[in-house]
Amino acid sequence: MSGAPDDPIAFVFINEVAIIEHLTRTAAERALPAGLSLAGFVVLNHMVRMRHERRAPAQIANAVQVTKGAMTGTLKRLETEGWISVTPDPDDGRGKVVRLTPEGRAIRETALKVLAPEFAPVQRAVSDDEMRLAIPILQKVRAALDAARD
Amino acid sequence: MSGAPDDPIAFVFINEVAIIEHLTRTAAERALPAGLSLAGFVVLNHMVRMRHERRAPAQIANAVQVTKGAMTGTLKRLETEGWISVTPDPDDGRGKVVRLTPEGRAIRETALKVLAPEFAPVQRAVSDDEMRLAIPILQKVRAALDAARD
DNA sequence: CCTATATAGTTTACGAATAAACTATATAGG
DNA sequence: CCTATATAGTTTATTCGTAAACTATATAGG
Repeated sequence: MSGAPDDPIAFVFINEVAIIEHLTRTAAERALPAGLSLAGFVVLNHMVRMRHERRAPAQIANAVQVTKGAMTGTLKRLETEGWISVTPDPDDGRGKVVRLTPEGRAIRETALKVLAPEFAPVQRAVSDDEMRLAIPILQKVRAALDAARD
Repeated sequence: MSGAPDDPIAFVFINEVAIIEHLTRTAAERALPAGLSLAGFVVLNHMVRMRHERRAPAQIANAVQVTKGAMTGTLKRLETEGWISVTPDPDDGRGKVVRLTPEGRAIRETALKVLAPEFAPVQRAVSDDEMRLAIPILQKVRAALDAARD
């Protein structure tokens, strides 16, 4: 997977995206605090950034684009570490309510700090202008793929 | 994971990349012929594009950036389907030699055909000029991350 | 009201990835 | 030549993802 000259340009584009994703994911996973996976961090980060005091597992799964089954496992591990609480939804017998614990909020802060240096090479490699050039293109591609998903 | 205004620009960039990778990977996996995973396709495609008549598992693992252990499993499944042959290396008692079968070459062609429509939304979403603008930026990011990997 | 259907969450089976331990063979240096 | 080290490939344990079947609860329509 890397750059035969006869490849369609969209393929080259996707290929670069896949490689960058792979490199950043493995770098992030290596940097994160013990017990916190990238999957777990994404959940904690989602709760904080969206300022959700409490949120149902299905809503979180939908927001971070994983299946309900994957979310069951991720939440179980976060709960084991004491970073979230999961309680029955008093208003819906089927539902559950996910809440961050203070420890969860703290580990998310720690994670942000250790993640920042991992992204530093990206910031050094390209200027903010280049970033601002690339991001809208990436967003258009993402939107198109999302729409094509039916 | 999507766009709080206070995120550092590099984070927004990486986030878009991760989402695009996720969407394209799941779309590709759904489209591929039965029995052929994306991991398997990447191996077949690598052999054809690099015009490798035969190649050692370790070399393939290195080229497509997975561990030797992962490659063991992927090659086993490709061999089961009859798409590659794996024989001992006559020149190195430790080594093995991977070769594409005619069926392997054929299924790779089929895979290319079914994959093309999956990339069509990307080509419709952004112009070739935009692609040519974005790709060098992506390549710079990839190179920087690669270098930072030590 | 009761039944159809939809939704929430869990479980199971599977594929793919990693890291680390292991076996076996090559190779380079004293 | 022999030993120490490096390399090739496999295996094991763990994690994370999917899809699909399953249980339980809500809800909408006749």
